[in-house]
Amino acid sequence: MASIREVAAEAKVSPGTVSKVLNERGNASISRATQARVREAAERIGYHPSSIARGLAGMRMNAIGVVMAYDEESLTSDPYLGPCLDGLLSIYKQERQKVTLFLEQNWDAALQNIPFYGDGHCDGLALIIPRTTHPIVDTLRSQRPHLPFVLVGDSREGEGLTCIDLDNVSAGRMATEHLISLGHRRIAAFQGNADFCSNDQRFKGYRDALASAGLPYDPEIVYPGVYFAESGVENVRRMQKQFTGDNRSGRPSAIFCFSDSIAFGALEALRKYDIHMPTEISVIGIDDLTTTAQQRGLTTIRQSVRSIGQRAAIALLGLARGEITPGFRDLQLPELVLRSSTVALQQ
Amino acid sequence: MASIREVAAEAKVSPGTVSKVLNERGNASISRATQARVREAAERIGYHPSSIARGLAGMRMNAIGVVMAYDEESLTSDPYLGPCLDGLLSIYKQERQKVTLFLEQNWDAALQNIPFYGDGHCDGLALIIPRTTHPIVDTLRSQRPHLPFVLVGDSREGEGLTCIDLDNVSAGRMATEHLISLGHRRIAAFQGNADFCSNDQRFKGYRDALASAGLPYDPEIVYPGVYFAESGVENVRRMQKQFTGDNRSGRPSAIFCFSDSIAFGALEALRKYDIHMPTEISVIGIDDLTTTAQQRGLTTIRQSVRSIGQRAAIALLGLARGEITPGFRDLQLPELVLRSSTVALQQ
DNA sequence: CAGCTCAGGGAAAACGGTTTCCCTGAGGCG
DNA sequence: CGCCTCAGGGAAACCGTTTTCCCTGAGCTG
Repeated sequence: MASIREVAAEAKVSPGTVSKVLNERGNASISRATQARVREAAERIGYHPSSIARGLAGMRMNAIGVVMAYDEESLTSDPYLGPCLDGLLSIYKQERQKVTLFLEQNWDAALQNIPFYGDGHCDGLALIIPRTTHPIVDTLRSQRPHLPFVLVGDSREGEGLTCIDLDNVSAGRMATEHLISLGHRRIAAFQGNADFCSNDQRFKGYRDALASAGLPYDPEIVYPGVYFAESGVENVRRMQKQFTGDNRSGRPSAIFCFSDSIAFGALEALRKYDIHMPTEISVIGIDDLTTTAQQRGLTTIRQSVRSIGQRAAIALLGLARGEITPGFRDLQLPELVLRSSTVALQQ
Repeated sequence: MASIREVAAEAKVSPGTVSKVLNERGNASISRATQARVREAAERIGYHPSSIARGLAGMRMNAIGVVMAYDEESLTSDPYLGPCLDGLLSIYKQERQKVTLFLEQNWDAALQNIPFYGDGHCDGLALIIPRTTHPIVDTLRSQRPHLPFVLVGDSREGEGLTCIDLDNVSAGRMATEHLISLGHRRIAAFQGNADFCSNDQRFKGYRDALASAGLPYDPEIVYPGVYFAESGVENVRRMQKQFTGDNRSGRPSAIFCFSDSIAFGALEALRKYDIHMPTEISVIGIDDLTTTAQQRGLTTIRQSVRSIGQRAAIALLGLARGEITPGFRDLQLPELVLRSSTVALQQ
């Protein structure tokens, strides 16, 4: 590859001068004529600077890393990762930043690999990390030299943590309030993974909404689970078993599923048990996995994952350039998408 | 970050010696005792070599680039990219290689960016490139220094081209032969994008199978299209219009759709036109998008995209290490997946 | 004991940039 | 005319590795 010295020779200047011109640094003290000569020489030779030499010399690498800890086939199967990456990439492409993907099985593996992420390849890290507590954050913060990072899809509380996420508390509250506004008073909660940050927050929103409306909180109709359809199926079964015979009348008239996947599972199970939706029971989800949700008429709270990815990209860029400071938070406002799975309570 | 000099100081040897020990190079001429001292010092300091300094010094970067030219949201919407990336990543993770993603709008944009890919960041490139002809391949081959690359999902002919793909000719032949074996003699072809390499090859398989069976080739029932469901819908409409009234009897008894997506569209349209599938018309696809195909009972030719990704990863690694030579081809054997959308021709 | 061999490890160049500091010469001013 | 200033650009150190080449000293041989 053509080196800067060849350009220098071609333009009859020193390598240092070439560098200054091409980086527009100290261009005040390089004559217009020389600048033109250098640029033309670079063009003629077909010169492109080596990103690694540049990195070694202390410059930015113009590259960021994206760390994900999911299963192996998660890009295929997970509904979050694809849109999120699409969002990140759309920004970085236009900023001419390189994006390096680190896909780990779990966060402990990621923890082990921090030195690998921080070996100079990247200027910063976007962590797609849904877990509430994981030491990776602390390790990253104590890293020298400090590697800037943002948390995507995670809005945990913490000093100086840069988070980009859906406003999950509001989302939980919005879903619950919607059901309340339809007259529902007993609203089941089908939770997602207990160790996910979003789960805590959506639950908080649920309780807040109940409290604001003066409705009692009943732990009997809060069902732990995971963010998968199977969990929705399973919890309908549990609920059905719980409210049978004499207890029949205590059955909730609405279910707040903490994700669309859970809701899809719930819808499927309700059909199996011949519980008519929405007349007997209303169902709301969170996410808006549009194609399927539309098809099944699921009322849901929309989050735009792609947009979260984009905002995260921008935040990390700002962080790496020192334009924003750690601790910046950007929480996306949720949005209610009305379809046919929620109706007013039948008296 | 701790540098090699600090390790050297700690172990009371020279930096060169540290390098030799840690890379196990010329370890014949370093005493066991010294080796142990160096390793221990490195451990104590928490030393991790800078990948970029290493790269500058002429070593491999242990990083490869993946270039894709699709739409912006392709990771979300395209059924090929996700599994393919999952496959690539699964291999590179265990080889401790970094993966840098380049997502371009189209191949011309990619062409512009070749110097960017080749700026030293990556040791090689995996091109997920379905187009038959594109100058990017030539440009890459004339690049100095040469950047090794493999073509994924593309098995065009060409001197010294390393290709990993489904054996599309066989797949086309297999689909067609399956229909022929069921007694079908007029088999429509719903093609994918005309400029995709796979389209040409699947079509060749179709014609080969017809010829081998002594069946006439009728261009009237070959329908150009694109690899989307809409195209299947559209072509059923065209076929329906074409074979109406007197021509009714000339209507094909089977459709070979060049992808599952096309087939899904076709199934939908057939239902709309009240053409009963499979009794009136059989349908076969290619891909095996398992969940949906299973749900709709689509008979199809399976390709394991994830496995293609994995093999591509391995090939590129071999190429970058000089263990295999350009020109290596690895074509996956297709596999017939029988479901309910194809039945024997009703006499 | 002189000379040779070889194990063990150090010195320094090289990779390709960036950046700091300094030098040179021209123009302006007293 | 002499001195000062400043624009313009060059020299060289530096970033953190790898790698080649060479040096040293110990052990062996004749």
